[in-house]
Amino acid sequence: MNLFTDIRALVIDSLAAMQAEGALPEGLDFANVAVEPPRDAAHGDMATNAAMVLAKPAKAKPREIAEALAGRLADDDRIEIAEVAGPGFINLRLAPAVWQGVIDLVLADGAGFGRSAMGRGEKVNVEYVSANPTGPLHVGHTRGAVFGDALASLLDYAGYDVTREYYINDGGAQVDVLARSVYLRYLEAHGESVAFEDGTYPGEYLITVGEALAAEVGTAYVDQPEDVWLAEVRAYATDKMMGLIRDDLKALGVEMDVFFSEKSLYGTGRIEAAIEALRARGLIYVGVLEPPKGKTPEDWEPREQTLFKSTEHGDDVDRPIMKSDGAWTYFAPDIAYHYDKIERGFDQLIDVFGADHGGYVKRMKAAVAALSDARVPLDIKLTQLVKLYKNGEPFKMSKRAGTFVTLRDVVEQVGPDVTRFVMLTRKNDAPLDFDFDKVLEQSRDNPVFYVQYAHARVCSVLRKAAEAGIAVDDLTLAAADLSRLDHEAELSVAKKLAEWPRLVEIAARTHEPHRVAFYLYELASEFHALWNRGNDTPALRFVQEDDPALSQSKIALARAVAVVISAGLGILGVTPVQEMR
RNA sequence: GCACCCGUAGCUCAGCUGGAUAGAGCGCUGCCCUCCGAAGGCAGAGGCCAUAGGUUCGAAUCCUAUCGGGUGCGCCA
Repeated sequence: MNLFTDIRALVIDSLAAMQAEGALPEGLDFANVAVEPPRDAAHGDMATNAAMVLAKPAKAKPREIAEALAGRLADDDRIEIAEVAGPGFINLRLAPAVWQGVIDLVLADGAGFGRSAMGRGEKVNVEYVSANPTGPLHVGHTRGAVFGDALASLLDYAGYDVTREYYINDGGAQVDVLARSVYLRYLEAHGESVAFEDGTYPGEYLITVGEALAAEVGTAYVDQPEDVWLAEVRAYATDKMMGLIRDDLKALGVEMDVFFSEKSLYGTGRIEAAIEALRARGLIYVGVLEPPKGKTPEDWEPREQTLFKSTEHGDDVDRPIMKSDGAWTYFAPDIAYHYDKIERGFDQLIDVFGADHGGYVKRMKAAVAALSDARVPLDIKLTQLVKLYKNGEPFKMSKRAGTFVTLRDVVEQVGPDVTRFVMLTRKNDAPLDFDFDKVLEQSRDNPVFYVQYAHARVCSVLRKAAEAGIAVDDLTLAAADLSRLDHEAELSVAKKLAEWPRLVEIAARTHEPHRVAFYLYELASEFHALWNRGNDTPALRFVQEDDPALSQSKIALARAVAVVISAGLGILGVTPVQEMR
């Protein structure tokens, strides 16, 4: 249910009726007719631009169409006032019963209120995190993880069939580096003193891995050349690292459906198959690239390479898929991986990358467009950097100084709920300040707290009412007489609740879960405002000791707020609290 | 040099497929607790939506150029 689409349907029906009577010409396109909440609440509850959009094609004056349309709309029971304003807007004020009905719906549908059929069960693949399996996840990964996970939940809520996926980069040179680093720790475990040169990972997190390896294989690899142990150690180490990463993700509350191994693409003909698919479309050729302008690498020399004609699908230059030594570039397995996703039958692909991979977007889109013959859209969401602060002071990270902040550090210090919510209080492409102290502060400028506080207050009212002997179970509340909820402050909250289904669809369509966080903040704000009105106006308090039936009506509204907050937090992966402590 | 992202109140940021007088928090000024949780609420001040053109009934939003900030740019993933 979405009140705005309901009313839009009413507008369209009315327009059709006007056509039937000859008041409007046939053949008009109603696609741009919108019903939206007005910016200024003084204009009413909803506004439609129908008259202005149709004026030109209908060859009529906007205000004339508006007058006729407004008259019809006013005949509907749901519409209390329909008036023409400005250049031809029709402002609508809806009957209180409509808003009271929203509360009924929330209580009847529970967490299902706001669920949408928009996605029509389409299969969507959301790939996120996909960090190299060479160490623990850091703060940057955390934002990607939270964003991707919330987006996946949001799309699920909007009616898509969502797969959460992680691409393991276990096929490239960096896992060899990992293997060598672990090997050094392994030697160390056997009492040798080792030096970590450039090109190895000196992180202490590998010490236990080296020790475990030593315990497992004894001295079998000591004093052996690399080709004896490299493959074994690599497999062992990546396995351990993925275990670590899974644990990190779990601590954040992120669970993937699929972990896809890059390595599984090698030696199985799958990369070759993907490249062949491109070749069949005439997009593979051997050629020489121009040096990038303005910044020619010092060791530049023209070189013949196997190239993907990505410019055919919007890229700026064609991209190499094979190195001069005949090995694949990193791009080749990525193409094969996305080809695999297409072949698994996804209707839509979404990749969540860090902003430092921005230069990679066009070529990836080009590859997917080519391989799916432009059938499968790929949206790539970039998450910007997270700047860490402590007490307002920038928190410098340095791997060497050991002040390298991991996902686990963050989650252990502030908890998964706060971490997730705060990470979603910015648009994905805006940088984010994360202050370890401020996010735990309990004040209005901390949105996590503010939203949780609203939920806790509802729970508090429910407890209070129960103590006063008023039945407040969901069945009783759902049956409450809501017609007495007629105060403007109460209806205002109900109106905000009515926006929820619409908000979900907008957020899902734009792939922007931060909108959910902002909405929850607004809803909480409405609720806090109503709550405080009770200080001055006792009639607005939720518990009316001498009138249990009226109390139940008012508490039904409060309960509806909690239901929606709970549903919204659920999408963000945050647990609503019963009380603050 | 080129590509992508960003530029909105003193600060941090929202702003819906283009809609009416551009919003919120912080900070600043003044109010509200014998009363369901004041960890809250109400009111006020504060704006050339970077700049200049264009598209149209209508632009913070779309297009072009310029300025400023970030990221990236063949044999690393």
